[in-house]
Amino acid sequence: MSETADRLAAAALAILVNEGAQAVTMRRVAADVGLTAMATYRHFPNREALLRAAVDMGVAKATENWASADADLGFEDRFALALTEFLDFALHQPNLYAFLVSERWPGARRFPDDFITGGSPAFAPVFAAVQDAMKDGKLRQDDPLEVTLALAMPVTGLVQQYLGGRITLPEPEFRALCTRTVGRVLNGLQT
Amino acid sequence: MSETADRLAAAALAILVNEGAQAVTMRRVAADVGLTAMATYRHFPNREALLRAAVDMGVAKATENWASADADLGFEDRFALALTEFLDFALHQPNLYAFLVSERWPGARRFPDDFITGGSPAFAPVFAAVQDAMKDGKLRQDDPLEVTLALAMPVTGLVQQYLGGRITLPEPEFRALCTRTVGRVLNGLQT
DNA sequence: AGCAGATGTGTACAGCGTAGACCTTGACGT
DNA sequence: ACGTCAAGGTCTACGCTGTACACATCTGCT
Repeated sequence: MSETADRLAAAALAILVNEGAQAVTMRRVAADVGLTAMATYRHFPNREALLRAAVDMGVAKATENWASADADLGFEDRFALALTEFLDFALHQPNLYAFLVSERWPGARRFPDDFITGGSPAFAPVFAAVQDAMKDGKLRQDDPLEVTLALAMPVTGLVQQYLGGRITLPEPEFRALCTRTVGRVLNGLQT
Repeated sequence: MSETADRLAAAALAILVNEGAQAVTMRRVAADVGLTAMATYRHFPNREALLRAAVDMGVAKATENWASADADLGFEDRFALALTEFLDFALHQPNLYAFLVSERWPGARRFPDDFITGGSPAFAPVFAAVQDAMKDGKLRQDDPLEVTLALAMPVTGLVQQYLGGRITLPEPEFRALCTRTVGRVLNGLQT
C-alpha cells in the first residue's frame, strides 16, 4: 500500500464519515489529494475497492484500543464496556457504521465460522466474556456463540432503527434504552 | 393517485423487488410502462417519491393479511406466527426489506409515539400479544413497548446480518436460529 | 368552436464511473 | 552516457444517470 494510496483512502474515509458513501466520488477524492480522478485508478481498481480500503482504515482506527482493559471486571461490566464502545462507534460515525453494515462484500466476517476464530472486534470481547461467565456459572450453560448473538443482536437492531430515524430519542436516552434491553435479555440468560 | 401513477409505481416495485433499488432508473421504469422518462415526472416529483410509492405499494401488498387470525392462540404461538410472517417478508423480498429499513424518510414509523398508536404492521401484533401476555401474568410486568422491542430487535438484528451475508446458514437453519434467539429472550421475560 | 389543463415527447445538461491513449520521471543494466 | 522500462500521472471521451425546459397532443368544459 503506497503512500499515495493511503492518502486517497484517508480522503475517501473523511468524506464517507462526514457526508456518507454517496458523497464519495472518484473526482472528489482525487481532487482532495491533488490528483486527477484517473490517477486514483493507478492505486485502486475501482470505486468499490477504494471505499473498502477507506472503511478498513476507519474501522482499524476506531477499534484499535477496544477490548484492551476488560481483563478482570465482572461480566456485567465487561458487557457494559463493550456496549459503550460499540455505541460510541456506531453513533459517532453513523455513516461509516451504516456503510459497514449494509455492504455485502466477500471477506466480511461470517457467522458462525469466522466468529469462532475471533474475527470481529465488536463480537470477540463479548464472546470471550460470555464464555468466561459460563465457566463461572454466572450464565446458564448454552451455546456460547448463540448466546453472544442473543446479546449483540438486540443492540445492532436498535442501532439500525435509531440510525434509520425510527427512534426519536436523544442519544443518552437511546443509550439507556440499549442498556435496559440488554438487561432484559440477560435476565433470561443468568443462572 | 392516477392509473398511470399506479402502473409506474408497480413497475418500479417489480424492479426493486427483483434487482434492488439501484436498478430502478427513471428511464427503465418509464419504458416498462411504455412511457418516456420525463412522463414519470408528471406523476412523481422525483425518483425518491417514485421509490417511496413503490415501497408503500409493496409493503401494503405484503402485509395486507397480517395479524388476522391471532385472536386466541397462546402467546408463544402468537409470537411464532408474527416471527414467521416477518421472516417470510424479509427473506423472500430482501431487496424491498433492505431498502425499507435503510431509508430515512419523514413519515416513517417512529418509536415510541407512532408505535403506541399502532402504526407498524410488523410491530403492532407483537405489541398486542405482549400486552395480553402481561395481563395474563405470562410475562413479567414491565414497559410493554420496551418489552416488545426486546423481542423484535434481536430478529431485525439477525435479519440485518443475514441479508448482509454475514450469516452463512441455509434459510431453514437461520429461521431456527431466530426462533431459538427469541426463546432465549423470552426465558428472561416470562414469569 | 375554442380554450385550458393534464399528460405526453424531445432535447439538453451536468455529474457519475471508468476505458484508453498519452506524457513524465526516476532507476537500472550495459 | 544511453536506451529501456515501469510507476504514476494527465487528458479526452463514452455511456449512463436524474432531471430542467420547451413543445406537442389529447380531453373535457363552456
